[in-house]
Amino acid sequence: MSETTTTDLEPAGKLDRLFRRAIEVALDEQGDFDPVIRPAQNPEFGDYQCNAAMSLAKSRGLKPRELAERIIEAVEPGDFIQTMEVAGPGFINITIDPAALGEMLQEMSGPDLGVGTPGAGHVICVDLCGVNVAKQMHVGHLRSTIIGDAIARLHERTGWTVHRENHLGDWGLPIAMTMSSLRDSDTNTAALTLDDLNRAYRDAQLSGRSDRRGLEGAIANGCGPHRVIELQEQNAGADEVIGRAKQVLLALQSGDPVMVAEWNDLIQCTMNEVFDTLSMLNVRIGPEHNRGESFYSRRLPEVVEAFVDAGIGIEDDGAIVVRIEGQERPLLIRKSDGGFLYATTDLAAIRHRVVDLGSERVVYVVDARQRDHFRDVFAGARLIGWDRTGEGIRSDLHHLPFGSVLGADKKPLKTRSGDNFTLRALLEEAISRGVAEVAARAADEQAPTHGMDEAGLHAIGRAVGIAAVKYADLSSGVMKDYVFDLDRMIAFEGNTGPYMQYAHARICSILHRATEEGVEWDHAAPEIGTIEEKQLAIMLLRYPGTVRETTDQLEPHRLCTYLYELANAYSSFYQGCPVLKADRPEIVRSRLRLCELVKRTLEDGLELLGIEAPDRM
RNA sequence: GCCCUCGUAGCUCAAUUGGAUAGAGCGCUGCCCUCCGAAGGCAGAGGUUGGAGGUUCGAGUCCUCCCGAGGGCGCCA
Repeated sequence: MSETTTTDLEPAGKLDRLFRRAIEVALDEQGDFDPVIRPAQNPEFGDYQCNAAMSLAKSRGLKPRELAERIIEAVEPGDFIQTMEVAGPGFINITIDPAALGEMLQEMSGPDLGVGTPGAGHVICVDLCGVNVAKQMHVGHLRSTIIGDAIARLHERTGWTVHRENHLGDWGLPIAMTMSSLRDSDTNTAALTLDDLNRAYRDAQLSGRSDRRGLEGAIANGCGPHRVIELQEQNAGADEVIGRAKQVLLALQSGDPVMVAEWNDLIQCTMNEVFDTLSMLNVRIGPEHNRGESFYSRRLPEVVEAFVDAGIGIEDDGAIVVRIEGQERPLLIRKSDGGFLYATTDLAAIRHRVVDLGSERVVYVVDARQRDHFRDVFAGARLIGWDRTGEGIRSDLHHLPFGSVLGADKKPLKTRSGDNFTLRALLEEAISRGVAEVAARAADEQAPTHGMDEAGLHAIGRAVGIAAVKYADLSSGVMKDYVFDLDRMIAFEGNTGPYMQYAHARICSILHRATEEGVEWDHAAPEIGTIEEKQLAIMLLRYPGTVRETTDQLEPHRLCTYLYELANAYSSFYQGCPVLKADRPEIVRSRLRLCELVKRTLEDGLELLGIEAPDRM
């Protein structure tokens, strides 16, 4: 893995190569041994360490420290490694020559900051957002949208061809029920409003809800006749509503022009609102990424057929199921009434994404509760061979499960009245908080935003508010739940979006001032002298590897942690090393160059997370 | 009942995928701008990593069993 995640632009990559060869010499064995090069955890251990000697020595009956010595002797240090030293049970502590660091910084300062395009020629599909027609976006869509967008951006940055797929819930009985409800109320769908849609959806859900279990329970528990009759009536009503919805669905499926027109109106109305909300979030998702369940609906019969023909789909109780090894419950792909299920649609989608689009990686950014579902669907796809691209490459089918957004009470976030928060309401609040923070700071006469017009402050405030929400979401492990706490998210201290933006804006200030004073630093070579400069240089040089690792591992919070550490290293540097007021002009230029590299790295990293980096705030 | 995920400082989270003395932020204590927006910097207090075993040179991380929280379990999506 280290071979693909580091490059020769980084010390870790150079060391990896040097030590890989040295280990072969030291062991007098051919083989591809991972030298386990890591940044030193503690500055007193040097800059980097090689941790390979212990485990290699063990399996060969050697003494770890002796092997470590032999590895050191076999390394060709060149002018790059300054010192090597055995420590503890067999660690090799390595320090890097400062002049070499300056040269490496020069190398990584190109437009792509050394990241490169290891994904060139590879195709990935990211399933993200996943809105449902006739429903407004709520917090549940927040995570899928911003995590998915970040995953897509990371892959784009590393050269992959990326397909963003917004797998709309735009087909099936729930939509038909809403349509049926709109017909009942004689709503003109050509002039459909969001309120109409919300009401129709709610009515459909309420009137279509049956309580069979309650009825069975009532009878079993010997409840009085009144209760039983009441429940029977409710069920009969629900059956009637569902029956009519099924008629609507049938008409829609057979292409009835009126139904199709109304269905399109429904989608249009929903998506207007969705894209309006998404525009607040600064994500790259548009109508061109829509590919909903309806897209696959016509292919479902052939999906089932393919499984049956392959002998994998078997009849069971009138339904068609796929048995999965090690699972007691099979995967159901056709109901006994002939209808299809969401597993069927997902299988059709996998085939499209892998076989048709040629995706070597398919990432589903979907709620953790659907874990079992995806495990089974992936297993089904593998059984029938739809996990192989046309070129026969085995695709990495990957569910990226994420946890819930919780309220202060640690339960899923709700409004005071118990409804789901709409995403719009949430974002509007975040933006107004961001605007307030920015306006408060602009009151300071020292601030570059002092005296800025309202529109300008609002634009920055919006960026800050959205950054707070997105960074808070992306900066902790995706699998875990988190508490939505705007006060903490919007703080300018700690590992937050606004802090990262502020660090960036402050550097912009220095560069701006330098330009005003007529200082040129364009191609100045960074000279690494002080300890702070060295730490900062090493941190900067870790950027390409961090981006690649984050992309490989699908863990955006790693990039956040890195950016935070970079900002901290910059703080120490800024504290200890005067830039514009340095003693000699060469040092001024060198330090400005470091500032510029940090600024560009922060900007680039935030961009990969979908977060804007204003120059002033 | 079965399966999955999580459990780290008072609170919110990390821990480079098995490496050295488990690190940050908030809150708490004490210093530091006649200096590039004090965004901070330096020092300190705060931990039996839910518990008990096991694997090995080495475990927050891997294996087993408990405890606790959340979630999922064929004809809904």
